[in-house]
Amino acid sequence: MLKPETLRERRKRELRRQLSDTATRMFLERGFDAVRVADVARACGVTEKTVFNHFGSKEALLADRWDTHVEALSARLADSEPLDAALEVLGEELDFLIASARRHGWAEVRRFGELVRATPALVAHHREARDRLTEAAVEALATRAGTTPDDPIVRITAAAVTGLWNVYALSLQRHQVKGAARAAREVRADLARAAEALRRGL
Amino acid sequence: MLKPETLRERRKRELRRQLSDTATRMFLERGFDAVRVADVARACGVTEKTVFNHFGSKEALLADRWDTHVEALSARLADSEPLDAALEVLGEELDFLIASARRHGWAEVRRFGELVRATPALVAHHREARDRLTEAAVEALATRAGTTPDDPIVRITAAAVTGLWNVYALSLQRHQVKGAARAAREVRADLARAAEALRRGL
DNA sequence: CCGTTCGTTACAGTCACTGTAAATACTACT
DNA sequence: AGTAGTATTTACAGTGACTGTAACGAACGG
Repeated sequence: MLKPETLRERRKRELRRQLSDTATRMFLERGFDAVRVADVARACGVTEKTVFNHFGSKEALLADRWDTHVEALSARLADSEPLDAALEVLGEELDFLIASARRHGWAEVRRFGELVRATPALVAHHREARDRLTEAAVEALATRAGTTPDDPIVRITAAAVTGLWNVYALSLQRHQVKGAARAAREVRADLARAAEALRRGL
Repeated sequence: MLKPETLRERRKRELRRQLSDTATRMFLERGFDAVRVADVARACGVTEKTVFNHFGSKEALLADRWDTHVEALSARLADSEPLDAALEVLGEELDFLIASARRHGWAEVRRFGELVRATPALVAHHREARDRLTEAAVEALATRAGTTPDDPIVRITAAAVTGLWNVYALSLQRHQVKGAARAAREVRADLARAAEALRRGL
């Protein structure tokens, strides 16, 4: 009863995917600022306006993993301890990264990180996504604890937990030169250390 | 030996102040998006370009307290426990807010918060400032602990501590209807509860 | 009084993003 | 299959933040 995907919907989905993929590739090749939205549109055979019909901003064109993280963390928080939930999600992200590296090469993965870090607009977009993650965590934690999203304990817990994403990003950046496998191990160790500090208390 | 303020410097400082004050007032009156940078420039008798010579962005025109917070937190972290430092800074901010409310009225203070919350560009600017605060905390904590800013423990501590700013903002929003004095008391209580949760551990 | 330095101005331009209306492509119904 | 309705793309015309540059003028140091 919930399957009949109409042609219009498939086209829409495919175009969206094509736009995002094309844009991401172009951003990686030429840099975010050097690519105009009109360029992406032309490369996909549509007009600029169509791009903005599908994406709310130029930054949103970049294929990122935030939606996955939000969904995964919300799900895990429903039946795991907060810190465990976060470590599991970030562990999976690390696995995904290794898989990506196998397909596109570790250098490409690193270039993606450098692109984001080097582009103020993308950094800002990253921050917004992190806030979405925190809000999702607040929601999930409040539900689980039977309190409201206004509860200070819930909010500080969510902030601390999503702080692990900071640790993840920086740790990855720091250890990336050591290659995929070794970096992954070091990142896991850093995350475990940070989580333990939160668990024990400051 | 460090005082001779030249005329040029005074003019610069005064113009900067005038621009920021004028812009903030106009934003509060007409809304952020309804005020063009050229409007602010005209109101101050300068050109648009001059405004951008003084401020990096339209959002930066809004007079906010972040620089004060960054400075204060950095200073306190040098010789207090992290959580105490944060609570002290936020306590002072609350005092400042009460003083502001006495001068401009509590309603004005609330409208300021609503302006920021209702304006996506200002929310983004707020996020960036929070990150600056976190980075400053990392720096200070690393110095104090004798480690590097890469240390996962330092980073998660900084993230958790600046998470208190989240609690502060939301708590203030939640209790603002009760009036300045009562709201301040409630906010302090919420902050104390959140800090205690971090101290005890998750 | 004079050369230098520094901020403002005028101007021209780029580009993300928006609104609107007409055209086109698909869907659903008979 | 035809057709009425709906979703999406297009063409077009804008808005406004932000940038670069060169000329100008005012304050600085001597």
